[in-house]
Amino acid sequence: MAEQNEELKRAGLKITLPRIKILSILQLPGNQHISAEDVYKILLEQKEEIGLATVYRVLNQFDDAGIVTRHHFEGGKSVFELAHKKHHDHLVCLKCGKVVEFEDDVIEQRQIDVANRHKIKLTNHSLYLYGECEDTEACESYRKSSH
Amino acid sequence: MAEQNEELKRAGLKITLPRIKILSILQLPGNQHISAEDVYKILLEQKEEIGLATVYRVLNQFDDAGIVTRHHFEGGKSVFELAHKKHHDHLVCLKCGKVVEFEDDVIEQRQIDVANRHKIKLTNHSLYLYGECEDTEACESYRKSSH
DNA sequence: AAATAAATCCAAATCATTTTCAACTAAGTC
DNA sequence: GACTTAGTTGAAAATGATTTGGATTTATTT
Repeated sequence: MAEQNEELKRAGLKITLPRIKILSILQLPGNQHISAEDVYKILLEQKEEIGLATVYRVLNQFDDAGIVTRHHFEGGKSVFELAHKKHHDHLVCLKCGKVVEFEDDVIEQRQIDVANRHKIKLTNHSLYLYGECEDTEACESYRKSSH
Repeated sequence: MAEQNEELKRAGLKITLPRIKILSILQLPGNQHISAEDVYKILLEQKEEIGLATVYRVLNQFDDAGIVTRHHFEGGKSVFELAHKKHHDHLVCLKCGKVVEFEDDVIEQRQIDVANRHKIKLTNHSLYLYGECEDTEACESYRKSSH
């Protein structure tokens, strides 16, 4: 229960209800890759009195503090994800919204090589693969469950 | 001169002044990776009477027609680029805004493998590397020239 | 518990982009 | 070359995501 408080403290942020609530939501297994809007909806369902502006503010602070990572998937809105220990990239199904994480050391290394070749010090990178599930059933059921 | 007209005709678009002008701007060597706003600014400098909405509309039509490709670089706004013959990815300097194009067959192949492994049919993908020029001088001078 | 610095709320502001709609124009047809 | 019509434009308003301002509340420090 107090694990959220630890994390907030480490980030130098005051321990407030909105932040604890939002962090808890991010930590739920189904909520990887969640938008600010969706976090807000969940809070409303939980009958929390909180403004959308606060959700955005807190998510930005979490991003600055390294607690979450912000992604710009296709489709306009940003998606937030708890900062993982290990870097990974994303595969997104455009039909059902499923997000698969993957890592590929070869790709990582080639990226570094490319940057070096162009004398640019890499600060970060984004790799998103977009496609459509071939397994239509799984795709459908995923869509129904999480979205 | 009539090359733009050909391109528009091929896309099934009427040949209008705004479209010809915008296409010409996109074809200038310095204007790879240009935002709608910047296209608009150039048009204003050329004393063209054109609305920003038209610029956006035309760029979208060009995107639909495959004449340009839309990119979502970090920083909010979309950037448009003449559709090239060959697929490539981008390396962006966050200090000066320089954009370097590169292609890497190994990365391409690994992406396909990842998608296959997850039974997802790839429709498209985006790979952006962000960093900072190590060559500060070049970086500065680039910033001054194009931005 | 008081003092202070930070965080929240809500509304208004902003930013990129899209839409609406009346006025205009390119492009085929007579 | 005028006629028709569907496609196009410009200006303003609408949109959607996100940010900001300012008055109020709250967590931490003393």
